[in-house]
Amino acid sequence: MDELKERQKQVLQIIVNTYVKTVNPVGSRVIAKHYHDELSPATIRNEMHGLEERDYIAQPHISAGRVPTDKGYRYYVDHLMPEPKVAPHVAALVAREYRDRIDNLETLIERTSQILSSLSEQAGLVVFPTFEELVLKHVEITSLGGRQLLVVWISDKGWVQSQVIDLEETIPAGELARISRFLNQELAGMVLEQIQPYLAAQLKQAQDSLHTLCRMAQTIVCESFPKMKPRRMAIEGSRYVLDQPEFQDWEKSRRLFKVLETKDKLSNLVCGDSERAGVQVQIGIEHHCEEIWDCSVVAAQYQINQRTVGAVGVLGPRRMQYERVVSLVDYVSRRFSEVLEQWV
Amino acid sequence: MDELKERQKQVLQIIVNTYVKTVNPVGSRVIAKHYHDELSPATIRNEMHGLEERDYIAQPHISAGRVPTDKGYRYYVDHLMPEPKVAPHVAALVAREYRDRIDNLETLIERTSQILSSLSEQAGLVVFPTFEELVLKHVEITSLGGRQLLVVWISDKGWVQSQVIDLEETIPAGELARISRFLNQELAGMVLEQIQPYLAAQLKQAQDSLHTLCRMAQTIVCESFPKMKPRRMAIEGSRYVLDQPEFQDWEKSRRLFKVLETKDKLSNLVCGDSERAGVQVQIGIEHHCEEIWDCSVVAAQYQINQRTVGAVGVLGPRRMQYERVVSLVDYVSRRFSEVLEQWV
DNA sequence: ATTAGCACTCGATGGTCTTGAGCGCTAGAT
DNA sequence: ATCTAGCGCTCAAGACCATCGAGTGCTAAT
Repeated sequence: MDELKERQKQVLQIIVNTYVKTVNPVGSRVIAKHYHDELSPATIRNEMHGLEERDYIAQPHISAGRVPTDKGYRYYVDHLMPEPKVAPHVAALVAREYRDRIDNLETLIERTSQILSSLSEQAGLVVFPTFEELVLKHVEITSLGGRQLLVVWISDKGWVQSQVIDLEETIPAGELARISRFLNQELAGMVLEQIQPYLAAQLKQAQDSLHTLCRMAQTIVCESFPKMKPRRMAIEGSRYVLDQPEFQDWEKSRRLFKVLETKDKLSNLVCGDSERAGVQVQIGIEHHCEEIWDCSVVAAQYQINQRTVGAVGVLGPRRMQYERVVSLVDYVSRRFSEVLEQWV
Repeated sequence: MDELKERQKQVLQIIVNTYVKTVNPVGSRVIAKHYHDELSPATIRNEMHGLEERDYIAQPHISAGRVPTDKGYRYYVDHLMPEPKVAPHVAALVAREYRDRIDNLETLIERTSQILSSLSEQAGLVVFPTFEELVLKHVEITSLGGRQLLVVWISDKGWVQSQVIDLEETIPAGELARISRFLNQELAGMVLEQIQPYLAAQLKQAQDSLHTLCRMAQTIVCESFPKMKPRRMAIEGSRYVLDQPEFQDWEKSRRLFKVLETKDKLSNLVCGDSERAGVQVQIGIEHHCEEIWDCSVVAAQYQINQRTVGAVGVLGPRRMQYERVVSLVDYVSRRFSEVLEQWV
């Protein structure tokens, strides 16, 4: 039932391609031209009628051409679109952006978002990694003199988080060294998010000689442990979306920018089903964010050590070149994973 | 000559106030009402004529009311505006935002930008501090095993920058300790930006026993030294500007967002004359950025230890409540300086 | 199954008219 | 010398209307 006849598929494909290019509703005559006058507009109209009945296309108004619906785009992406393959020059451009070593995670992420944005000519999105899932490699404690300590947490993939803390009392250097040794023995190799519960449990059953040591260690860890922040994200190139003709409408652009600034909503959207791997395309209202029902989101998760820690994506008008964008997001998410992994 | 008569000043003030509130060109009748029928519209029209001749106000078209020009706003800000005083509830809101300790510079800056934006209902801008002017407190070098080192640079104000580096060869722990001691002895207390030239000079004249040590130290410093990044900035709340009626025009909003995304241009604009202290108001084309000739920028620099290291500001349509915005920017820049200073 | 032909719909474009806000000017009032 | 009432002028915005053209749906013929 949901199966389309061969020619209907062709017509739908032509409509999507043409509409994406021209922004104008596509009429029967234009489609007929694709058949080099082997078919008349009237025939095409019959096919279109079928497509419209089954909700793949719609008319903005009664005497206009046809425009793909969400369902139409979905069918296009699932069945009609050519296999997304990243263009060589795009790959080259991405590679070049990643070539020179970037020294800082924030910058790396911003850069990635810019790459996505400039190559797709849409808004680029990168959700910061949750480092809670990373494995602790080393914790370094240094006295800054007085009652100040510098504590540096180093995870397996070069993710470094440092924190200066104030203590109630000074700790002798010897004690500090012991604490440091103790912490590294106990905690190295653990997944970050398990550390605090584990240490709390340890402390409970330690009523013996290690007691004071444990308390101090606990204090230091509590004060300096990297906080689980609300999921940050980097958004670049939102201006590209504003350039699209459909956003000449003031109300639409206001709604869009409202969503872009409440990043929590957006990050859920980009992260999507954490189950499914690969690129996910959410067309129009499929993403359930009403304010931007006329936008699509193409996103993919990225990994460190096979663990999914975040996602990258592109947001643009529903009328987008899905093949190009999907291939780009796919490629960038892979390269970004690699860069993160080698990033020690 | 540039002196306005008392009543002209009043009229200008009424025009600015009314226009800022209503967005509509202000006619003589509306102004006359402010005088409770003690003056007729015709009289006001005469005064307006004078103001228009001297370019303080203008007519969008011949049968419309008057609108302040750049010069008009400038006169208002310099002479007519009440002394900017931060409203108590605004101060309270700002204080509350800064109350809980923020553990990370990026977040602190983002937060500050959000404060500026939400309380001014315009776009908030914060230029990241240049930490090159900060003083080195301590440099910490730790072996991560193998040929990897973790180097942490700590400045006087708790500004920490860490970097993992790869070496050509392993360095014995003893050597490393010597290098560490050497670097801290030599460099502690220096302004960051002088460190690299100084070390290079030292290396040149060291042909003695310290030679190898020096070379290694040099390598470590070069690889790990915090790079002078292009000036980053945090922009929050650009959507507020889009909400302003003057930005219903698609072209205008496109131009604005183009500027907002090329942050280098903007950061120059916000930093302004590095000479002058206090809040700076740049009205319309005064900031020499043509794309946003109809926007004003209100900015103030912030300090760490009396050293100017960055700037905060607000960007919005020229038609803005200058008094409110100036007082806000002033207040936030001071509080932000304080927070940064206490931030160890 | 296809197509030519025709009637129909409706947005877009552009012209005309009316309305109302607001101005400038001048002559007379204070 | 200053203010004001009154009048005529200008122009933007809105309402109304006619026209045009792209595109459709339907039907009858191929």
